[in-house]
Amino acid sequence: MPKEPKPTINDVARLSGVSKKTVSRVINKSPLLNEATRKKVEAVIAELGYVPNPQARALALRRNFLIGLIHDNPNAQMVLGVQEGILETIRDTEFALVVRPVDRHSPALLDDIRHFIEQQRLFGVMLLPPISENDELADMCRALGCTVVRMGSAALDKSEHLVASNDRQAVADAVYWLSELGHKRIGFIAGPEGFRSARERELGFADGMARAGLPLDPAIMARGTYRFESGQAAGDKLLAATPRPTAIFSSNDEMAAGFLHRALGQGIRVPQDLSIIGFDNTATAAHIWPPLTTVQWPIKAMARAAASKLIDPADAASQPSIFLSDLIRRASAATCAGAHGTDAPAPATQDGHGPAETQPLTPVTKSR
Amino acid sequence: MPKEPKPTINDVARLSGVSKKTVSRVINKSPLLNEATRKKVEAVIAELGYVPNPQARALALRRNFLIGLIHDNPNAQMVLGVQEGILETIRDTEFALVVRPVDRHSPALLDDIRHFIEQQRLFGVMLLPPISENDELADMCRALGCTVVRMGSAALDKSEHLVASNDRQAVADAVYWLSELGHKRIGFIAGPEGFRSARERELGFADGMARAGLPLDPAIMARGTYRFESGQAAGDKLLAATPRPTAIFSSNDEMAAGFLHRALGQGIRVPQDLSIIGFDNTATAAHIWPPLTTVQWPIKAMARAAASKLIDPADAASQPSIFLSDLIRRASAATCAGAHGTDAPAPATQDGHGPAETQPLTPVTKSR
DNA sequence: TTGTACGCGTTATCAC
DNA sequence: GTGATAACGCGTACAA
Repeated sequence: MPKEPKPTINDVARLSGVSKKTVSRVINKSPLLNEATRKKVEAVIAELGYVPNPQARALALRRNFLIGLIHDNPNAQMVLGVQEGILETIRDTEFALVVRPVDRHSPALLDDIRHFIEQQRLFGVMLLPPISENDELADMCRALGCTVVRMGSAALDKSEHLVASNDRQAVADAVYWLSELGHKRIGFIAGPEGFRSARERELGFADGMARAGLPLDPAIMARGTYRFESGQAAGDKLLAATPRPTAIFSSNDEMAAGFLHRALGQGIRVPQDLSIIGFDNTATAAHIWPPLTTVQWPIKAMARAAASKLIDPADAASQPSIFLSDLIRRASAATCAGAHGTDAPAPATQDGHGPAETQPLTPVTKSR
Repeated sequence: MPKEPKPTINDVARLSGVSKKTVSRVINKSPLLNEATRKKVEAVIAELGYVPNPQARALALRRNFLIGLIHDNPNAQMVLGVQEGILETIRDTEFALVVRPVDRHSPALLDDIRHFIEQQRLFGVMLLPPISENDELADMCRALGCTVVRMGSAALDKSEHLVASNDRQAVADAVYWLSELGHKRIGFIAGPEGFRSARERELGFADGMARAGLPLDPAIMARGTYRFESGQAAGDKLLAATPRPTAIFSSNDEMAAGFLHRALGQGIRVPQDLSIIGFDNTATAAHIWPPLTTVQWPIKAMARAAASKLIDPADAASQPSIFLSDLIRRASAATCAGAHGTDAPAPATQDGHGPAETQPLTPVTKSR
């Protein structure tokens, strides 16, 4: 176990015949420095493989370089996408990403997070939905002296501290697209109450229906929990309605999958008899049968922007804070059979894994 | 932005009328301490909300409290499960978890990771498959002076530095179970060459077939990439074989899903005409139609054990290092139609989301 | 049982 | 431009 101590700034100073401070200036790229001495010092640094000790830096600067990712998110892909996005931004900086999965139902939630931030002396934290919707939490983090950036489905905060998707518009556009496909009876599966994302998607559904001149019928609307089973329950209700809906918008993919199970179990053909659209573009969406048309957040881009806002607050306001989602069109949604349109329904044998599937199609959403 | 400086050990010492060192003893739970002074100091600590600065501690102790999770893993759920497991173990310690997704195909992989470890002065790292199979990488980490624990599908390392599932046995048992269901023609989809997990699962398949007295037929075996599309390709090959296999073991769920698409596309009924078993128990497995019988790693337990080995090397050898997987039985595998068994195939309308599904059944694997 | 002096690796101050 | 010297917050010798 090679345990030879790592070279310090003193070693570099001694070997290059300058003072510690000069080495420090080289490291921090001070502008007022003789080019010759800089070169000399840099040579010694390279030779020794010297790397500044971040703990000592943090101590002297009274400032840390850890950013925390706090989440309680059921969507593993999203969390991982965020981690990758953040990493891309901080890759060549001295920042590191420390993660903290939490349980939003724990009564000790706030205390846990407070302890986490205080103990690690975090520079900043990034909050993922749904806990990003918790204003009390965000305030507490700020009171602890760390910058906060929240990721969400709507304008939860000032733009310097926010990165959000416009779920409302994305859903409205998707629903309107269904109407363009000839669907007139469009059902809806809402997410759980208390989730901002669920509420935005509901509003978007109403917007889209209104734009299409279609009425909202409570008989073909249900509230779920974002879980698979609740999608099945919604299937029990909505598929029994008369007349049956010809299309369904589900507030997430998991419920859409549950709903689809029920539909297939009743011998309903998708998309010939019924179109389904989900939300999230989870791995499941691409792998179920038929492949699910769904709305996708530009997660990595959002995470990159969020990380920028975190590590460079001065630049935060200039970074975009609202992102538009793409509709990933797969086989689960097609022209309404009863409509007068000329498009044939997507063939049931289409796997939806051609080139049109692996790269998102033209977004339904538009800049405004 | 409340920016009042946090209380330091000096503040505590002053207010409680003792020296720094005494406070330090309280923090570190030194046994030789007057109970009265301890109580007094603890009161002041609580009152001030004092939290020791980990950076200063790290500096003084010449030892850090960051553990790194390095991974390049396509299975988001597994990565997140590991993160949660690690967190459960380090929750009440001063350790923090810093994550580093990497690209195993990058030529700079080793340099990237070296830089990461040196820059953050990591205490230890945890390697996830498939990069945990890279001996050169593990050696480099150790040369950098940080302890390494690897997670994998087989005995990659000494037990102090390893947490592994016994994929070979799990697959063998699952395949043997298929034979007990009456299947005699069992196909196999292998994972990509160069993956240790893929190799172990292949060996397990061969073991299981041998135990069942069944021959290996290359006509119903295919090699995939662990990706969905390769499962479809395997479907094209294996479903064209004569006679057609009555059961398939796929080395992961994603390929199983691709295979299933092809089977359903050809009008083959699952499980009546064909049984399918996957590996990983991803979210997809539970959500596709029919729900997929699959092998599941006890990921959280493994991650907890791995974290223990990391932060307490003295205790490492006593922790278990080989974990047994569970077979999650769902609707996709059933009695072979042509067999003489009395069990009826699972009804096609079963959603597989009853109680028997949400909690794993009795494991097929046994302690040895 | 408790306190003093010093070191850990770095940056900031303020001379030169 | 560059270099002594003092922080930063905490732990360890060693003395009391």
